[in-house]
Amino acid sequence: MIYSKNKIALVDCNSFYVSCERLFNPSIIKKPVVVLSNNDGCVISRSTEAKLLGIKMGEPYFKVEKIVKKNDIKVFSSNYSLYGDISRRVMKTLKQFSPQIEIYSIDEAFLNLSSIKDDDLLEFGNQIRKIVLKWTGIPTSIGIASTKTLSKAANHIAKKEKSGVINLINSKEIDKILEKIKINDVWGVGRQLTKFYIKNKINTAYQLKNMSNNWIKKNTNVFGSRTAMELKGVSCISLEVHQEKRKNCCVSRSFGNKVTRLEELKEAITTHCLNAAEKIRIDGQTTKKITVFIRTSPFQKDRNYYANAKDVDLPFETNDSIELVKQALIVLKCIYKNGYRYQKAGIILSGLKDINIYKKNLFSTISNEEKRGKLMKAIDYTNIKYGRNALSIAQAGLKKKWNIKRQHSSKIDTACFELLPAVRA
DNA sequence: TCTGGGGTCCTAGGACCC
DNA sequence: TCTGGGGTCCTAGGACCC
Repeated sequence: MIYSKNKIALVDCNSFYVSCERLFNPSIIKKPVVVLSNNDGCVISRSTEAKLLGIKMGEPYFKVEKIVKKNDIKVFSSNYSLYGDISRRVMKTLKQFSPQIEIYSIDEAFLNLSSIKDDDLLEFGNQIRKIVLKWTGIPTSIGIASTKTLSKAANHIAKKEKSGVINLINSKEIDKILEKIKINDVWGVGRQLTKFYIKNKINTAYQLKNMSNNWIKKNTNVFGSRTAMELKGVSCISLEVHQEKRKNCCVSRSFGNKVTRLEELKEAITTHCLNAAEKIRIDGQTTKKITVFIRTSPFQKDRNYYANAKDVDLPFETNDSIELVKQALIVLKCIYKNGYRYQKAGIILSGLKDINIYKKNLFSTISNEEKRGKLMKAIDYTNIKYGRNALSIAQAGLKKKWNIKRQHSSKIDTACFELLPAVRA
């Protein structure tokens, strides 16, 4: 057999955020590097060298600060516009290898390789790695298999191998590979399922593969049985080639410093609302419901915890910043309680719909709806051209004392020529 | 002192209807 | 006074992903 039916590659960028920082700062190549989450809170990307020093994924920064100082680990605040930009370049490159591509996250994509001969798959994978590295500077790992879950598993092993590519199509090694994968590293098996499986003596992907369908169906849900079937090589999760528009839009941030006053919460909620409204306008969507939530730190056990959320159904579909802010602030007042040190606030727009479905509401309370639409367009245009928040509304505040911390920013902007890396012949 | 942010999907249970 | 069974729709919360 030359052609197997399903051939799916998972291409995953290695330590993606770290790799992006390295592009613009070659002096940190081969050095231990970490990138921190918003607010410099947690470690969310680590170079191999940092992993070897024992830095764990998702660990709070203050807990690893000692190791960082001791080993001179380079630290960066996250720079999402940079990573987004590099991600687009990587995905564009991948599309050349297969137009049937599902962009699964900022740093990984599934490719349909069904048109490639079985015997050529490994070499094809090598080519992808080579070209992506050459064109974008980003190193990748590739797993190729007959289902998404298996290609994830193959990728997991590929990351640890020097070759960087593992092909499981027609491979006699599948079971050997699955034996190496711990149950909690299987795609689709999270904390709860891990607990359950381990209790039932299922400790590896291989053991899960060999459980009877009946048992899995009886004891887990559709998710569980899908994952197990996929490990057996039965495709249950299809490739989503068409990028669906999002159904919800959430914007939230932790504060750089704890917030107590309603005024400051108002500024934050207003800012988040403006950002969310801009996002859905760019995607050509409207919303019907807005949720506002605030909370104190769940980690400070010595203080009372308070978290609350409330939503409001809007009288009509909209993406008008001013209207959304107005409604959000009314809700915020309802849930705000004096005397707490708030750690985070955010909003969620849900029930998003395509703007084409939007029917002009006769009872719209926004007077001059057309004018307002033009105003929004003008704001978006200005902000794209002159930088985010070039144009805002007064309610969002100017000082933003609550704003996030970014003490390790590399300040790289891919739109800025001076910062482009120099090429030496 | 300091602990991210943004998504999707599934399910159980309530409300409502005939 | 006795008091059924089945269906749909919606939502909150949980689990999972990166």
